Amino acid sequence: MIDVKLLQNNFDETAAALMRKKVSVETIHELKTAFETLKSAKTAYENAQAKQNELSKLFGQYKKEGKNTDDLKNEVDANKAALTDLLETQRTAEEALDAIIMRVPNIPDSNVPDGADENDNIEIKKVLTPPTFSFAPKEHWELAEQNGWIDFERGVKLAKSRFSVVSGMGARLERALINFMLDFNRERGFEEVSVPALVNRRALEGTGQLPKFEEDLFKVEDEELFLIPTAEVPLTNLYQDEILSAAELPLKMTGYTSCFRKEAGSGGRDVRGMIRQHQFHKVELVAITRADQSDAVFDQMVACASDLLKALELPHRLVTLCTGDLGFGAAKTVDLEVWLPGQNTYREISSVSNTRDFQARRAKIRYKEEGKNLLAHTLNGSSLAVGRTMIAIMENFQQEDGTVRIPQVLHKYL
RNA sequence: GGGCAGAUGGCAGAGCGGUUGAAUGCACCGGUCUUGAAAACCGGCGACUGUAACAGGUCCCUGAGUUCGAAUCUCAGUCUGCCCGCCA
Repeated sequence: MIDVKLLQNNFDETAAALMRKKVSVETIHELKTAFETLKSAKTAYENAQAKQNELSKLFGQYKKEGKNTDDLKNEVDANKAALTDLLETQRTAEEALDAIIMRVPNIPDSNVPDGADENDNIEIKKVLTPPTFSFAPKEHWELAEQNGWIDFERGVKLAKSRFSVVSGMGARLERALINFMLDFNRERGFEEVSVPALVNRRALEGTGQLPKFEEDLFKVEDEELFLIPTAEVPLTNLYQDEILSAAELPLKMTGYTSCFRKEAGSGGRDVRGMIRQHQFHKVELVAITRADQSDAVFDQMVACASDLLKALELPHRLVTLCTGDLGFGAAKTVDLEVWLPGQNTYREISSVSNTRDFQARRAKIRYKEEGKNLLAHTLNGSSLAVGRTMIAIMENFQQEDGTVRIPQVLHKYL
């Protein structure tokens, strides 16, 4: 969550930044008011508490000295009643503030371009040239079915729509990709970590999926556990509630998990094929850094994902997301979009974000530097989405007869 | 799933109604000593909030309660460990 004090100390600038992220003026004022209300409620309550503590001490002293405590007791009782009311007021104020602030997105970096949606994103650069074909390139679902790699119907039989089954060479390719990605990331200094696929509410609040996006998550019945929508959640929350030493930062991790998303609101988009599934595989990068390190680590993460695509000989481009396309917790995001000849377009295959201290404030991830406890910066990025990488390989490496060439770097994994 | 035990600072571990944010040890930081290090000795060392700085407030799993006063008593819940059962 954002630092509310910014609204108190630097209202105009903070409000303007939030409005770039489509936070309404009303919400901003509500937030400020709620914070001020809580502050004064707290002060009042704490003063009453101080008084109560004082009187209690005196009471003990009177008892010891054998003095009469009747008058004192009356005073204490009166103050106690006041205390109860004041506490109630404070709690109400606390809940009011919480309800607002937990749903307010992060403040975008000042150099993030303004924009309404993905059409206003700004291309940074293209890497590798899209291949040319002497025939009309097919879309991945055709190739997948023709080669017997993906069975869409039987995935539906087992679960429901947007689930699929991968088999044969497809399954081996999937496994090869995961291994290749993990090795590649590890060589770049990201330590491999294997984490739970189910997490509790606290973890999801820490990274920002809850409370606002509960309808996007699969929840386990009768348990306060959710299937993870990305490994970012467990990897980042690994350090929830901890105070790290400045010297051990940055912590750089990579992990492979299945990811589960309800895709509520995605309507009829990408229903065909494997672009948007309820369950998909992803290799993730997560970093926890000092405040002064996060920009450099961000660049490393973008470079890692881009170089990975390059190693796979996949043409792609890097795009800076505009304010309108930026996710809830991100201060800055660069997407990597891979070229899909069958669709004749670039499609997202990785998204690298710096959340600065937004998640750290929620998850209480801090580090100690020169005796002070400071909020860490957290970053996450895909390196890469496995299913979409398979799609990209199929479409870019397809031959006229529908067979698919396997990128050189994967040969030793197959 | 059944039974038993437990939850205190980075860790270990006292405290079981009174001024305790909490003994002690380890770890950690600074110093003395040393060519350097170790040892020894001296000093410091929880988090959050708040303040210009003090002060003040909160926190001994969570939530309710008893009391003038709770880490300490009561109740409920959560989690962890062990034993039994089941099982990859």
